[in-house]
Amino acid sequence: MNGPEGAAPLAHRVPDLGAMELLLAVARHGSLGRAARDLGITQPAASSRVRSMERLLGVALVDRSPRGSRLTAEGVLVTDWARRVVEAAEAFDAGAQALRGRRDSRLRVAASMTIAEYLLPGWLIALRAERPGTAVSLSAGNSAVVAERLLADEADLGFVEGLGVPVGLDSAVIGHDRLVVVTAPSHPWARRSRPLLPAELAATALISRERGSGTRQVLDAALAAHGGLAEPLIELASTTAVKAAVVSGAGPTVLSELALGEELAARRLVQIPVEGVRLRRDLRAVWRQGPLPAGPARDLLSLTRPT
Amino acid sequence: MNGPEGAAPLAHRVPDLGAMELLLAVARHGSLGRAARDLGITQPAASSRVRSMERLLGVALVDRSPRGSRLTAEGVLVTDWARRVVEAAEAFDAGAQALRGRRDSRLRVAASMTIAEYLLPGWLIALRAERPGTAVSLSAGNSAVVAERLLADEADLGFVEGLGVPVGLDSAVIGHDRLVVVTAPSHPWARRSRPLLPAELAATALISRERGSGTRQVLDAALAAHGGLAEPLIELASTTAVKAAVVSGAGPTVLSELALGEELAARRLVQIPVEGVRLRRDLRAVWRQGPLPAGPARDLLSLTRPT
DNA sequence: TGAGCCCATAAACTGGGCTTATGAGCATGA
DNA sequence: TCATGCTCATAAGCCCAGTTTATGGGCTCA
Repeated sequence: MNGPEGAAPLAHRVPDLGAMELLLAVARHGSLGRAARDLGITQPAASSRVRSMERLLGVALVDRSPRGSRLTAEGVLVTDWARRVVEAAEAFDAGAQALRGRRDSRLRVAASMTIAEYLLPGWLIALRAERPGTAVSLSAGNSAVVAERLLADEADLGFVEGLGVPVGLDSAVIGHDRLVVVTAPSHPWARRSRPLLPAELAATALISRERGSGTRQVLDAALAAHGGLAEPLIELASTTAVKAAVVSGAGPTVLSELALGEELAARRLVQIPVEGVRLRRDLRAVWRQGPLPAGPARDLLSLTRPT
Repeated sequence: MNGPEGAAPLAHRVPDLGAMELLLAVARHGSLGRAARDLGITQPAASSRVRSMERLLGVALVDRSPRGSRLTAEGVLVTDWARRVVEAAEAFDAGAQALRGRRDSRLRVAASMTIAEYLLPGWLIALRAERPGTAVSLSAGNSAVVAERLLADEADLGFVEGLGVPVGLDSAVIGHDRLVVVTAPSHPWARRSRPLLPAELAATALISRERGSGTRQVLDAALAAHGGLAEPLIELASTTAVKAAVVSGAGPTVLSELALGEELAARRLVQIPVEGVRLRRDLRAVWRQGPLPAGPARDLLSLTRPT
């Protein structure tokens, strides 16, 4: 899953988040002391922390001079990698804050798991930048749960992916989500020179989410005209488990491209082109039937509009 | 840049990497005790750490029972967010290890900054999974530096993005990189209904990297037929600085899509379609003229091949 | 030449996270 | 019914990483 790591836990081989934040601050300010002030610690603390980071990594990160500190060439690279960790942590933070949010939050959001996992944290960061002080609460569930919460006035705005709009709700398409066929790089399909035909896909036993998942519904519908979906090879409960099985070579699957960023980039999985099927679903914002939402819900909605 | 945060540093609002790793292990194993063993700590340590994570986040993450522990609904979501942080940290680790690598490493890689920053860590993780024990050393620089290191036999394999292949080297295209026009969401271009014309782009003053960057070369060449690139609005030294300026609304820029993942997803930046120009550049692996590399270099090369 | 930046070092404090030791709850099977 | 074996929680004590305060040295500029 996370790969059989090299003995020592990751946390012992990598600087902690505070150190990475500090490194970014040093890059921004060009000075250890100012970076320290920015983070609310003293200059010696920053100095020692950067030093221990350099010791841990075995690389000089910062060129110190009496006129300030600049990153070394290696430091620039390390800082860029650190920035990605910190950004992921910011998304975590934004999500976690919304999860903690209570019923009296100014904006109560209900979202499908996929959207809550991959898209919502980014939107919340953007919302915080534009409208700081908007308290957001988040609950996640499938389309039915989202609809229920909206209709019961337990949520102001919802997000769902899937085929239809639940009754009693109005909606706006805010984006699209392609489903893609993926296999391990060692799978025969990875070496095909021609796109997969829908009938071939339909006839193949896939590693699959359990019946009822949104992904599976869309796939079923798209392949109905091509003989219907074959019985799954295995059914697994979570997207993560599906990915792990595919990576280990157990077989092909179909997943949202949102769930595949990392795996495709690192070529742990490869995407198999398919011809003649629209494996695409709408991502929708939904709200109680009536006028477009106002206030904080409107703010968030306008952030998520494609253009 | 990182946004003016809400007072307390991120590191105090977010569990540390060790805690996130632990949470992933609990999700994998379904038991605090087994997760603890997996990470080489004792069960009480794991128990207390999960508890303090729940206290910090204000959310119950784990359902404890005498038969094991399962994630709560909120725990699943938090774990997914944590997984992304841990993955970014793994990429950091892979990159940092390569940076520390000495001259006697079995595989010496030289790469352009863009590739070293965004793609190489993922490849290194994949390489470690397939060929554990391959010691990799990394040095980063522009195309000229990469070529120089290869020709001086200080590197076994190089990666460059750009227009031509330096003399004395053989190469293989391993992927592509689209350059995209982006602005802040508030920019007038973000509300255009029709694609931008090349001549319009050429006539507009952009926020730009300094002369000599690969991105700028490609852009120059692509727009030569449309009147040539206008004088930049500002020239900045790093991609990060360019992005920050664009986000703050200073003007449009053209950047590699590799550098834009996070910003586009969170709609801090929006992509402006352009018609009739191929803003695309090859990503190439390069090596000293002669036969395809063998050994570890071959292993890495085959990982990076598109298919 | 002194003021004002920069950074490094030293010593002392603190607390979070660890371990060891123990106990309680629930299943399973003799 | 009672022992075994898994689960997790609690308590007490240790240790070290990261902190602060206090100090000093280097460079630049007025």
